[in-house]
Amino acid sequence: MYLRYLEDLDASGQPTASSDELAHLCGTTPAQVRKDLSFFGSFGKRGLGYPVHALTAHLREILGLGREWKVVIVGAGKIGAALANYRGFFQRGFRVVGIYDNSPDKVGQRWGESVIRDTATLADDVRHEEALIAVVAIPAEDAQALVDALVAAGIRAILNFAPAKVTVPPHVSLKSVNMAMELEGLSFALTHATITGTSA
Amino acid sequence: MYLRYLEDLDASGQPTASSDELAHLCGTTPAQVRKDLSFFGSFGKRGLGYPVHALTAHLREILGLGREWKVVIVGAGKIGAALANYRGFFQRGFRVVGIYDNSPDKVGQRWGESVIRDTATLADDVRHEEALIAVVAIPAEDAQALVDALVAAGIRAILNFAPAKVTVPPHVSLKSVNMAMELEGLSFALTHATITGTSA
DNA sequence: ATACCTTTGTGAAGTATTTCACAAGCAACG
DNA sequence: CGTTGCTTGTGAAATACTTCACAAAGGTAT
Repeated sequence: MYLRYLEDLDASGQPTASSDELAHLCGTTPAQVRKDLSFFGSFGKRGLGYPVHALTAHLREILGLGREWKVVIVGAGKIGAALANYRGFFQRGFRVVGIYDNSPDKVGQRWGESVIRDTATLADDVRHEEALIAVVAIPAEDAQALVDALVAAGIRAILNFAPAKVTVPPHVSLKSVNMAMELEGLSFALTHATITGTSA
Repeated sequence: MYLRYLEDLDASGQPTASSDELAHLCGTTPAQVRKDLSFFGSFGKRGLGYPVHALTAHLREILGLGREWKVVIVGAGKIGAALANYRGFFQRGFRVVGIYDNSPDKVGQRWGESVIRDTATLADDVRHEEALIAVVAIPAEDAQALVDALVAAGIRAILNFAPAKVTVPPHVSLKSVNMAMELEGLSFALTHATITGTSA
């Protein structure tokens, strides 16, 4: 989150930013900002604030964005399409090396510069390309089996959009995004609204 | 989360579930399950566990899913399409009452049983329909202006997919999903991987 | 009815996270 | 070069969250 706003500040040419300024941008407190950043090192200058450009570089390094990550997208539905199209990934060092689907209608279709490949070839491709990150956007009922195959093929991190329970062994990182659950959170907030709004 | 797994148990006909069982399903601890549920009431029976069907109903009520929520989707791109198609919303009481876009190419197109409408009519429609929830899936640069318009029209909760900083007044709930940020989290986990995997 | 097994609900204890508050450091200015 | 005005970095205090552990029930078997 800090990186996002620091990039904006950097682009606008601002040389330094105080913890107070960052806190306002990110919707947190100055003390929180300082504690968070100090965990990774001592980046600021007393009396001045944090050097925007240098801190941006530091955070990118900390997040592991200094290298290119190969990503496979599994599922050539609407969500897969949205992700394949999204230029933000490429800008941040995530290179989509393959888009997969198991529907014969979709396999062979051209999407931009990629061609949708058959899920049957997924495991071999992952091994060959040494892709480490996979995005899963397929129907819930197929999710666990596919994830197991990905893990067996050497995938080390999975971003899952299937509305299903998925488990992975401890050496694999998993993040799930569930649209229905997000809306339910909003429903809860609306139902129990006093003046308790979630700003920012 | 509990609701998701309880629904599965209910569908499978299981009459009761212990905190231990729920904890295993949800990837948490039995004590956590009991503390969480006891916050809202005393739903279990000692020696037996929690009555699956009744607890499901309770949680649905607590989350505010006992009623129908009218939802507008703004942005008829890939993400908008994915959401408009997603049957899970409807099943959980979220009814999409309109899909909007400001591109003349898209306005008038038929998507399932809906027709894409012009964003110009959005505010009036929201007021007339009394829609309270909006899903925003438009380019980052237009997001804040659109959100302001939604808030002015009476929207009370926003699910934002635009990769942009968006702020809302305190009486409006906001949840943002940022795909790039999710991937960056995985990058961090991979970069600092000891044996620290995130299961479940 | 009693003994025994199971499982909840919940204070108390234990951790973790956030906020406070201030010494120490840097820049600017006279 | 000393003084002033800011702002970081960080122990300590305050707050929040999680886990422990056990009394109080509910069920079952005899």
